[in-house]
Amino acid sequence: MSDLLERLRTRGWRLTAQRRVVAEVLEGDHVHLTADEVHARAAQRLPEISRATVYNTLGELVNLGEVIEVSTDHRAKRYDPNAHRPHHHLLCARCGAIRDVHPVGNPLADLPESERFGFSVSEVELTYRGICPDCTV
Amino acid sequence: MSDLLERLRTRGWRLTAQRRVVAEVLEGDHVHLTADEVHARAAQRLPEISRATVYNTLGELVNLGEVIEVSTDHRAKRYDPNAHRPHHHLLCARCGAIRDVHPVGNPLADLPESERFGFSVSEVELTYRGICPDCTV
DNA sequence: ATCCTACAATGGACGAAGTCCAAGTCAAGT
DNA sequence: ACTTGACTTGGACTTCGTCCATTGTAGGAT
Ligand SMILES: [Mn+2]
Ligand SMILES: [Mn+2]
Ligand SMILES: [Zn+2]
Ligand SMILES: [Zn+2]
Repeated sequence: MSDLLERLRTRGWRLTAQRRVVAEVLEGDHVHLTADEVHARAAQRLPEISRATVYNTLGELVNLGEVIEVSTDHRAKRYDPNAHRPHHHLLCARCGAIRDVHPVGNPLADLPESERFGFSVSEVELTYRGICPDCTV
Repeated sequence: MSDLLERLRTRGWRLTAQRRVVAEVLEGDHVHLTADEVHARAAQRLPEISRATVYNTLGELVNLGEVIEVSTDHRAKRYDPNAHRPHHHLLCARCGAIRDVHPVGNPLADLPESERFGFSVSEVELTYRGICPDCTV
């Protein structure tokens, strides 16, 4: 059993076949699948798994901090299992390809108190956009 | 007539009542409306304006660089007429409130060549998340 | 090993955001 | 005033996501 599933079980997760395959599909680096892509891959291993369950499971994983939701403004949200090492994203404006990147510096420190307007700021999301090598003519 | 409409007319835009009211609705600072909000406000002045026209007009304004699309991951995209001064956004995770912010520093310079993976990077979007004063108990 | 039940899965209806199109309308150049 | 190509319209359609009543089952209790 993967570390992930082990961790979840100790948090009271009931270990179902559906949750298992969703977790399996999300294994690896640079994985940024949409919910429907997760569903398609999960369904290869467990054909009767429903979309609702995939959405439920992804939502729980996000709440538990095991998966990050990335909104790429290509239409659907993407689900990123690389939740443990903070990083940002570089994405191709043409084909939607997405890469993890680790910029130097701390954008949170770059937001002066005078620009916080009384918000308690806790998170920062940094998205670089460009054209990937494959899309460059 | 506003500067915006003047500029658009010289670019070959046909000046219709619909486009006029959409442009009017977008006037001002810190405006970050969804397409349906734009439609609702436009319809107060011009009741028969259609959703399709609002979407068309907003899309054209974005292509012309007069309006910026902001994806807030609350569901709908927001349309931002403040396209001429570069800025980023601070948003409330609870109520969706959104503010323009001007962090110091240049995030583009913070992405080393080794982290660009052959992309030609042209744009960077920085989103701060937190809880706004109104949502703090 | 079997039972029990609270939790989880299912599928289909529903909703929100956005796109598309054929038909009708009109801005603006002549 | 005419003409015409650009613009608008409303509604059908798609995609992404949520909701819910019903059915199934993981895992603790016996
Ligand atoms: Mn990632
Ligand atoms: Mn703005
Ligand atoms: Zn690409
Ligand atoms: Zn708020």
